[in-house]
Amino acid sequence: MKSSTIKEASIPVGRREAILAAALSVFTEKGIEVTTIDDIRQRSQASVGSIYHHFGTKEGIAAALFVASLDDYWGRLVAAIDGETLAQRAIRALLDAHIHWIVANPDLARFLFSRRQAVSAAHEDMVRQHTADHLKRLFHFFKPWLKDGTLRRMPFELYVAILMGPAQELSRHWLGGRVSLDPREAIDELSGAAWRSLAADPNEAGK
Amino acid sequence: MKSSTIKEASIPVGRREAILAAALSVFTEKGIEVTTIDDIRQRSQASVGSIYHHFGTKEGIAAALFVASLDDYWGRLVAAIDGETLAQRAIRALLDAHIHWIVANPDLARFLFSRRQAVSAAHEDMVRQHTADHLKRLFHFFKPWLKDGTLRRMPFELYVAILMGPAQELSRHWLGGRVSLDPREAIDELSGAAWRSLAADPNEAGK
Amino acid sequence: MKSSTIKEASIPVGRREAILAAALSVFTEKGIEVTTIDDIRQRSQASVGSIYHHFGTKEGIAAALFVASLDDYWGRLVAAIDGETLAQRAIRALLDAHIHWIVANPDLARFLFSRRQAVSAAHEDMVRQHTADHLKRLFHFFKPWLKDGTLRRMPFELYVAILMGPAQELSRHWLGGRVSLDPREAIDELSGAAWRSLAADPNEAGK
Amino acid sequence: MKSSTIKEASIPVGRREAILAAALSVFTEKGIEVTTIDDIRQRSQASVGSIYHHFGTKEGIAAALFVASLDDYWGRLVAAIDGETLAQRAIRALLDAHIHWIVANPDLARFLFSRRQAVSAAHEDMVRQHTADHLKRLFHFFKPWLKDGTLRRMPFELYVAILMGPAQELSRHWLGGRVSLDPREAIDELSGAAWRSLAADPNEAGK
DNA sequence: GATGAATGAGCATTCATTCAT
DNA sequence: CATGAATGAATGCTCATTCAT
Repeated sequence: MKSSTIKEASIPVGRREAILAAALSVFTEKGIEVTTIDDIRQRSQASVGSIYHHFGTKEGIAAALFVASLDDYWGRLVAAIDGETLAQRAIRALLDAHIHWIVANPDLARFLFSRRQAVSAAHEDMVRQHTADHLKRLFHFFKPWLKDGTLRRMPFELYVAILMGPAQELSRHWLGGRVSLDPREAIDELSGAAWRSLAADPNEAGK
Repeated sequence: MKSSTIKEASIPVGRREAILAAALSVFTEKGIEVTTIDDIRQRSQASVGSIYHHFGTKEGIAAALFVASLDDYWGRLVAAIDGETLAQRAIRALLDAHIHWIVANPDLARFLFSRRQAVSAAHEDMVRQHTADHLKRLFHFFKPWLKDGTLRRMPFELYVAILMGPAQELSRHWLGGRVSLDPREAIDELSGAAWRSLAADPNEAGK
Repeated sequence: MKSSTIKEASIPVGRREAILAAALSVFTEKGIEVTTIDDIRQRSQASVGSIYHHFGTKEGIAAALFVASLDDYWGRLVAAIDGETLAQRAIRALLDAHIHWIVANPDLARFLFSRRQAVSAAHEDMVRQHTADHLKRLFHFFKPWLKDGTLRRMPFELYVAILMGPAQELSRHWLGGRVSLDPREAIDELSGAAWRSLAADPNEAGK
Repeated sequence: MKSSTIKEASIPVGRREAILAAALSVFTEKGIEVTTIDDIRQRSQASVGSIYHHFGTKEGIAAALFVASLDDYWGRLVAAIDGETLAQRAIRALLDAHIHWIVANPDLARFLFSRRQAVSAAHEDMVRQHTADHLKRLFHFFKPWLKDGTLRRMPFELYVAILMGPAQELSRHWLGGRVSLDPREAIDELSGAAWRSLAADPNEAGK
């Protein structure tokens, strides 16, 4: 299976990729707005000029990274539930994928979840578009369970919050080093809680 | 009743308060690390010298603001459940207080939840201490319900995530303008979901 | 007689003046758009911060200098014809003042005449306003001679060109080092030519 | 008749010409020292490498353009007086050609007259040589009228200033958009003024 | 001849912070 | 307590130029 994240990319990585990887690494270490072009330059072994040749702006780097992370993350989520026929299993697969992605890519995750503000006005629209597309794809899987009454009816925006909120909250604290519990060990509980919250009848796994 | 937020402070606001209020307002508008002392100076009508006289450092301002927000927020939460004897009602009171505080103080909320990184190393410890104290106080209320089996047993850190995660997630999106649903209208659902997730037996309200 | 140019200013010149003087001197030596803030800093003994504190922008310096030169130059011209009652003498006084100012302040002159483009959009309006005011004051002196028929009637804009053009052209070449003739020795000829060009009857000196 | 200006050049313009045309167009729009190689690249559809292959240096482009303009301009002037036998008519022809060239090629004119500094040390000599040659050719026509007393005797450098100064001044203002009077409508006046300034006896047209 | 990735010195400008008045 | 001029390190970014393909 081909690697799906930036830093894991293999073989003769071009300048562009080297810069992205370096940027991610420094962003992680120092925080994004505190990172200097010069930091990136040093770590990527590229010249300032080269960096600007490829990304145009410091923010351009962040944006490129952000979108790459976003797509990779959602790609995993969608792949995880693809094919699941039972609502309860789908929910569990989703949270499982979420947590595993975060644990596997803590740098990208920190970048993706904690610092949305890094990507400002200029690239905001692109980000929103990508996010909307991903959400739509996801929603597509759940629609049947909403129709057939397996899942409770509630505003769509609430769904996302209730489904992912706890896992998100836990991950956020874990990424920030403020929690010692390994998120992977919480998957069962998180899945159970989500299911109990969302299912019309928690005792049935859905059709 | 004492005013609970900085901006609502009354009457002859001193220089110090004026500066804090100005800082909050600019932090909100531009983001915290992008805010300059000069921005604050302009909005507060104070001189650079005066600002430094009162806060010593740019970060000193952010820290003062952060702690004030933190204490105000937790003060509300604790006040809300104080006296509640039923677990289910306590949970609801908590989420209700959480949401109402956010809606009443969106600027402070944005500041408090989205930008923890603003308060760096120097003041980190103080913040952790405050947070720990608040959590401890909160835990104190829930302990009996854990002991008597009203609530499920699970790692403490998971509790916070499952209890507050969905509300937190929704609020975050609302504060970011990415969601139109008024969080106050979601209180019922959020409380219900939390209760179903955490209760040993969701059909009993607890003793 | 009081000194009329910036660099000749005496006594305890403040930072601001020191910076202006330094700027003029470097502008002259290297050309305006090639001059670096750092050049100015070195020569003025001020810090970068101080320069920006006072002028806001590199162009702010140029603009301040430009306006100062402009006012000084026109002040001289107007002072020169003030009180002249004969048109022919007024014209001569004007050209005399023009040439002498240039020879006395070659740096300012080069700055004022050769590089108008230095002062761009932002300050353009201010410059135009000053220029218009000065021209109006000058025109005020000539009006009577236009009315009584001493001077030919022609579009106002042509007047300026014919009156000052030759002196201007000569000065420009002299300032550029492309001409060896001392402009002061050309005053007679230039005045004569201007008079012959503009007088209704060159044989009368005007009333 | 062969086209006389760069932009009017016809048919399958080569890379070189395309670059020159693009350069002129950008120089005009933004000013010469502010123009970047990249500006020229974008407008000319050529690659950086190609530009350097043809001109070696940014200044090489400006110099090529400058000399081309210079030759074209002077070619017109000389052609205009060639064959004139009366001094008065020659002067008028000269000014007429001057004004018409400017109106026909405002971009080149702006470039040629306002920004001599663009062509620095390296190419300065070449420019001076060309200019000297042109002036000499022009002087050749006037020599007889100086000898036979048709024109006043005065330093050569003054001649140029008095003859061309007013037209030059007016054109400069017109090119800068600071004057609305169409220079072509001023030809009569300018010619008259020049003649009156320079003729020994303005009432004779010369032999 | 053409291309465009790469280079790196150089620049304008910002900004937290100090300190004399 | 207040003021604002002064400081200078640090930063994002530009741009002419080179060179391998």
